[in-house]
Amino acid sequence: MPQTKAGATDEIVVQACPVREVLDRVAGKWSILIIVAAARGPVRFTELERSIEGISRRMLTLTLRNLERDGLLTRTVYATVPPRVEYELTDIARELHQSLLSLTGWAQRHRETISAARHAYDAERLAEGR
Amino acid sequence: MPQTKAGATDEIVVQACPVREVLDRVAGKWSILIIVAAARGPVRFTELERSIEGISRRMLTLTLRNLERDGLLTRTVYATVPPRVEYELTDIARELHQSLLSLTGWAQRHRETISAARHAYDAERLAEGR
DNA sequence: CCGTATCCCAGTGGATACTG
DNA sequence: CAGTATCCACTGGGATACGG
Repeated sequence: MPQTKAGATDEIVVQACPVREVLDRVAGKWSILIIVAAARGPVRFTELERSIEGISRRMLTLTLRNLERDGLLTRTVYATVPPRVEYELTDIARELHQSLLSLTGWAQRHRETISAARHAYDAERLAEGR
Repeated sequence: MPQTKAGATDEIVVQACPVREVLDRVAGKWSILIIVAAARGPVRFTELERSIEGISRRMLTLTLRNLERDGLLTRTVYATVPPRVEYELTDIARELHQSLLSLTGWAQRHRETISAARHAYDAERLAEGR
């Protein structure tokens, strides 16, 4: 088991700050992408693998398990041959997805501004020889 | 953004990209905490250091620089003795902070549910000897 | 007061090969 | 099809010490 993460952050920091709690749930490189990809309806493993560009088999599995563990995703196995597994968002995950929309809106509105700020900042440091 | 063959699966990825962008900006252990802490008004370095429990001097500096670089934070140095530096959210950071509220709301509403789901999941694996 | 500079380790995630 | 198992590289971030 390469990645068990039930560390001190779960209890100490999270209690003090609900913000931390969201972030822990949604952090990691792939969680949100999976939530978005599954927002339309039930998805199969391979579907996710294909639609989320760049994700490895390992990380897909790992992230799915964590989301399932947190009750954001349900996993349904159909005893067919070949096997078929479907993942579906739970109600609270759908709620989360709605909240996410506000964030993506922000990102889209300001992506240019942020990119510009970044370049300006870098250019300035460069000019100073830093 | 180059339009590739726009299949149904590609759309998912495309829509998810802005999400990635937000996440990259806001990822890391401390970014959001700083944004929240600075939401009330200008804050000094030491103020942040004290109010954000557990943050190291190094990470505070690092995170502040990144936020500044992305244009989410302004840094104002007052040439006094002893030196005084104030950090303040930019307008787009305040917008981000508003969007964050929707997320923290979600976290607070469902923290119990999620915690329960997590324990249930763990208990089940344990019972199966996994 | 406000940082920078090093050192270092745990954790994250990629690549690849194997299985029910 | 839907995963596990294994190995490995990279980096986020803590501890600590020093400088303007």
